[in-house]
Amino acid sequence: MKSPPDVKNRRPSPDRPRGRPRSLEARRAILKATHELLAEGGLSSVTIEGIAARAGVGKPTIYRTWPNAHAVAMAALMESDDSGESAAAMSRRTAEPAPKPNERPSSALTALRAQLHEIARVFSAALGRCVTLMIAASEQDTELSKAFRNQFVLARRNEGRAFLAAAMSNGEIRRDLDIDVALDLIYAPVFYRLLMGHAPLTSRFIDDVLNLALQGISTTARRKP
Amino acid sequence: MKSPPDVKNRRPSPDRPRGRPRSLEARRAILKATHELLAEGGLSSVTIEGIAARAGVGKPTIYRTWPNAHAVAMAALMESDDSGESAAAMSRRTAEPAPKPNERPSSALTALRAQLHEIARVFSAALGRCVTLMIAASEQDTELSKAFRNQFVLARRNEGRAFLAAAMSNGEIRRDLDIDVALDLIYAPVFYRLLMGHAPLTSRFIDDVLNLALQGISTTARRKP
Amino acid sequence: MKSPPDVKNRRPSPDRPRGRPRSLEARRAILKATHELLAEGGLSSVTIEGIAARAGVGKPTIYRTWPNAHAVAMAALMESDDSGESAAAMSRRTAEPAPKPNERPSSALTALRAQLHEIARVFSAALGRCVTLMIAASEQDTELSKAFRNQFVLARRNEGRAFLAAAMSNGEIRRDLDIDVALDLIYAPVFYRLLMGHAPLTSRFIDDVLNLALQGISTTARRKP
Amino acid sequence: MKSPPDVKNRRPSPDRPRGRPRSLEARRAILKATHELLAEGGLSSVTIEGIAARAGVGKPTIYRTWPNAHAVAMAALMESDDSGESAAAMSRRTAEPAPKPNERPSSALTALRAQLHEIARVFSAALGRCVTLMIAASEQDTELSKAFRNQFVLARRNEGRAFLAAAMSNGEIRRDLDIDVALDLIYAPVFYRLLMGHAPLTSRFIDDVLNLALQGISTTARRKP
DNA sequence: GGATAATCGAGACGGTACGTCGCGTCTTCAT
DNA sequence: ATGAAGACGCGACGTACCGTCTCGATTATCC
Repeated sequence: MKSPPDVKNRRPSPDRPRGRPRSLEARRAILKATHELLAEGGLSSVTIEGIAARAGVGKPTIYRTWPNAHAVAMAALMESDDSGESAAAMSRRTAEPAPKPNERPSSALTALRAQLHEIARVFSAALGRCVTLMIAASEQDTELSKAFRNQFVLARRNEGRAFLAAAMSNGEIRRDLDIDVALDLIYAPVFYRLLMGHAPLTSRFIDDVLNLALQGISTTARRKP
Repeated sequence: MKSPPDVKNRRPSPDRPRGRPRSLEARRAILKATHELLAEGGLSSVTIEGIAARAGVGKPTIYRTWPNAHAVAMAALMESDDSGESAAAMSRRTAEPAPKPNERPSSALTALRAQLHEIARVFSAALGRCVTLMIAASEQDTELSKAFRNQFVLARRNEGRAFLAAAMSNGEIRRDLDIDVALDLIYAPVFYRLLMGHAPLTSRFIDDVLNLALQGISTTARRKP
Repeated sequence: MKSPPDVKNRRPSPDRPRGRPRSLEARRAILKATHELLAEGGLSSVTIEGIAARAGVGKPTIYRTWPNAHAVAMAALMESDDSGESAAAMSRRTAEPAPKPNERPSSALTALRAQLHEIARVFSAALGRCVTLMIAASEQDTELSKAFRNQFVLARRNEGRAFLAAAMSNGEIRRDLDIDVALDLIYAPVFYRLLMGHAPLTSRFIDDVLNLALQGISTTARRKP
Repeated sequence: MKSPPDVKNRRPSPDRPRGRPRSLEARRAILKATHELLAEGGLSSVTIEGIAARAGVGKPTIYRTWPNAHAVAMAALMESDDSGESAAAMSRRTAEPAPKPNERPSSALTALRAQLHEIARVFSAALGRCVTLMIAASEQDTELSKAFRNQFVLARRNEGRAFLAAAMSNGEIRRDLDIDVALDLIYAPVFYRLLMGHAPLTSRFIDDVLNLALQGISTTARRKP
């Protein structure tokens, strides 16, 4: 900000531990350490003291940025969230034909199905369980909590909402649908199985859920004699 | 040390524990105190020391029976579970006509709807949130955890399974249905909204979910021209 | 052992208590266990629970006889006290000539010297330290405490008193002597070194102490005709 | 910041501990509380929890400095030791003529006598008993234990050694004396009576002990020219 | 012989204190 | 004037023993 306008992110010399550009480095170390702790021992092993020790950082440095260990964990998970890829990419990867309910599905419904599989994949992993748990356990009104929920749940939900809207506009699903209800109908069972653990979260199950939901909300279901 | 080898027919009564039996009174006081703490401050205010102090009990007395505060909370919630009433009773209480999808529903579907409303009511309360949270947060493999999940989730789920079976047998829902998937489709959205908090869990929502699910799984949906 | 029912410890006294008599066997097991614990871990490892567990005995059985662990330890040490042998026996065993102050000593002083060596030997052992510690640490007014002190300290002291009286009567020591002070002068240094640990308690030291006590440390004492 | 390599005479001070230094205030509060507890209830009423509560301090703050309650008690007694005054001061205060053995004593022996009386006075008090007990009960090899013994026993003993050396150099006591033995002969009876409690520790007794130690108890010692 | 009674083992009870861990705040020093 | 290091007051943890109190079973004496 003073004489050199670009001093900040200067990192051509890796041996520059001279001054104190430690801040960014510290942040990264903190999030990395937290991520490792999460992966190793789950949410309950994330403590401020543990993070500070592993990151080689003072506790106040952590508290300067986050209010508690929960928040650091959230930040670490958000930072490392690799699931931001587009639904197209997901659709491409999981290029399965997918069991069709009764008609050939549009690309919108195909993408929705792919997204569901992707969600199941991500959240079945160890860190995914942490995410779900943290959403469930967090106070619902903090800023970070909302951001977290937004990134991990609502972003996908909005993507799904777009899929449904597309499907609606091309006549694949009913026009009188309450999309929020429909979205819950589709996404909820995945998390339900994850959390309750009463039955495994298989790929088959996801297809079944979607088929069942579709037969309810699709226009084909409305056909009456 | 009498060496005479006269083996008495001393029956060791291997089933009955030796020593002073555990105090029912203490157990009750502990669970009552825990229940109060849960209701007042939520899951995080349930500490062994707090329970012991409020129940007028020593900490070791608690640890003798439960391994940690989480387990005591589970036990307290299970003990005080007043939701064991029959679906008939629930149906009677919530004697609403319920918005019908498109036909007059059988008593089975009516009971299912009543049960869903009841579940939403119970789990929306403060203690209900605790229950959900504890299910989500608990290690899945302990004995108590399984019992807890069984009592609060699977018991209702089994009741629901009976409803669906009845509805299936009288032709209201499709015979080719995977009931486990259908059950998740119906119950999951309730808990999803509870945990995620992205939208309120209204009575209207429950009806909507059920209607939507029914239109997917009911035979009327299969009618094609 | 079993056929004669009266051999055991049947007392003819009609005021014998009603119920089941206390088990001698249990008492022995308790004292044995306590003794082992004392030898293994010192005074601090003697706990009622530890004794009960090792002796295969219920805790109330211990409390029925002794008021606390300290008392059991005292009893165990008193029971196992092998130092009750006569000074004559000791004198016989440690038949050393002993460095004489300036004259040939009477048998009384020889016996005193032998007793001092014996005391040092016994109290230098692990259990001896326990004894000293317990005397020092015990409340001074209990019955058991007095008995303990009496057995381990005063009995020897009284023996020593007899030695000094004999020596006095045959003119070896001064007649105007306060024997209690003289006894303390002789016995105290042994325990002092044991407890303070500032210097080792050697056999040489004991001889030196006795010689010095006999002769005095002032130059005036050495003058001879 | 980096061009001038050592503008300041910054010493690396590798010995100085990093981080926040320990609070002198807390330390003082802890020792004060411990001292009060010792005075009120003796050694057994010194508990970490009690100290923490009375000092308004957290338990870890205590454990950060001392390993157990015993050590805190030692530190408290050492800190509050008011007996460091010189023997001259003691001699001045207790300006008694002192019963002379047979000659007018030198100032060295007078000072020794005064010191003995002072020791008896200090150790007869409640806290003095604690000190003796703790010396007796403590493991002998810890650092603190040695320091404690050094302060309370050996310091006085060294003073006494100086007295004896002075008396020896001016011909009052024998030159062939083993001073360590002589010191034990003089100091031991005081502590012996304190610990054993078989007889009171009177002022008279102290004089008697000193006289007897000086003269010896044997008849041969009384011969004068 | 049957009732009575004290003892036995076992172990749960209400407690106290232990020594540890983590919290979130603070203070100090080095950069 | 920021950041690491770490001590602080605090609160809860889970454990070890305390000394007391049931339990059912086991011996003895007395009626």
